[in-house]
Amino acid sequence: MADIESAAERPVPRKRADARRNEKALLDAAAAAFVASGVDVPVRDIAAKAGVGVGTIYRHFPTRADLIVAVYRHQIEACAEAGPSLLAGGGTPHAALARWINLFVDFLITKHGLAAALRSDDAAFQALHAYFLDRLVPVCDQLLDAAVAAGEIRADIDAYGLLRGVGNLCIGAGSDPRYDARHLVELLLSGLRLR
Amino acid sequence: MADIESAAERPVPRKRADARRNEKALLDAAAAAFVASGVDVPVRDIAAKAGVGVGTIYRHFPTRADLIVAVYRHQIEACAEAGPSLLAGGGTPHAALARWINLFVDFLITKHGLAAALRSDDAAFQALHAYFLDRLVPVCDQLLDAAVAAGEIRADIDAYGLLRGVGNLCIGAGSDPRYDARHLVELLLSGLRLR
DNA sequence: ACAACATACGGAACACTGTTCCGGATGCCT
DNA sequence: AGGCATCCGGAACAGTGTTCCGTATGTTGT
Repeated sequence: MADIESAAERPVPRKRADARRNEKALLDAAAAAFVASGVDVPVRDIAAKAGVGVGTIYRHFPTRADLIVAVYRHQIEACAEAGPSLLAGGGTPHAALARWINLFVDFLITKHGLAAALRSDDAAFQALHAYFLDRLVPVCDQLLDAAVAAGEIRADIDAYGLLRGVGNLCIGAGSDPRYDARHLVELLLSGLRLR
Repeated sequence: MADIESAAERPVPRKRADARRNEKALLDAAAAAFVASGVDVPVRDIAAKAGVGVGTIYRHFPTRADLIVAVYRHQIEACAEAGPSLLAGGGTPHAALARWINLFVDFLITKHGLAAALRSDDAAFQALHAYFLDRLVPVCDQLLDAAVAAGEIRADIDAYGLLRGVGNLCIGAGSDPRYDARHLVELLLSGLRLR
């Protein structure tokens, strides 16, 4: 059979086989390393685990943020897509918001150091920052709008601020048994309610 | 006149004059450097600004936390002491708590990177962590107890968690105009109220 | 004032990590 | 197989924290 992708549209002639292989090896190695040592694991460790040189990492993922995004893209997408579903499903908008935020918290607290990286002002994390915001702020905004329209919550909070706040509350969760990020997020959401 | 400190009690024969001079120079230089470049400013910069070698920093302040604590000790003490005063002054316990937390937030958001350092799990910051907690948790606890006793707030929050949460919310404040840490802290406190 | 000792200083040296760069190897197309 | 574009590996460089020890300085006793 002829090649799937019809002609006339391929200025990008598909990468070399070894390049694709290495990219996959790096993604797998990075995913494992992130779990084992957090998203701040040294570049050399990832390279070693993937069996490639450090140059290869930088070629495929110019910044650490690119690598992190590549590793977690699926989960972030899933989270973003869950927003509208929750809103459409039964329950009040505030309940949907709470459930959605909870998904976000679940995601963050299981990713060692990710919340801190999100907050970092290091230039290498700009892309990470941007991706999360681009993808999640509109979803959060939609949920907030619905809850405000339903008269359930105060109108003086924006999606950006809320997400940053929740992200911040998740920093360090998982490395301190005495710190309950989820509880604090609940408190924050509760503070949003009109009374 | 005889020496001020009476005999019989001085196992510590007072440091050398140059040592005292350097310690002060270091404190001044560090304070200035923290303001200019945050608490993560390179050790060498502080040493240069103080006109000493890096070895001298480590001799006087073995960890960065020691230096940070030394620089901010007065302000932290002032914050701790303000707790009982606020409680004794007029107003409800919840109002006192809110005002006190606000002092804490004021302190943190004006110290570039301090909130993040507080949250860091780097061993070098253990002492910082410990000092803040030792000094402020009891005060916060007292305020929380009073507010709970007055029936103003939920009882399911502990001082440690609240302080960590507030500290976390302050991370990055001051380096992002779109992020309003104070507002989020207000929301959190509002979520604490019984309704 | 001077000597002798304890203390403190300076900065070179090392360790660790991120990042760049290029000679050489490898896959791909003809 | 030949030839070229692409990609790889890892040495090399840069920035930062930390240690260490020969040297300088202050202090004390005479």
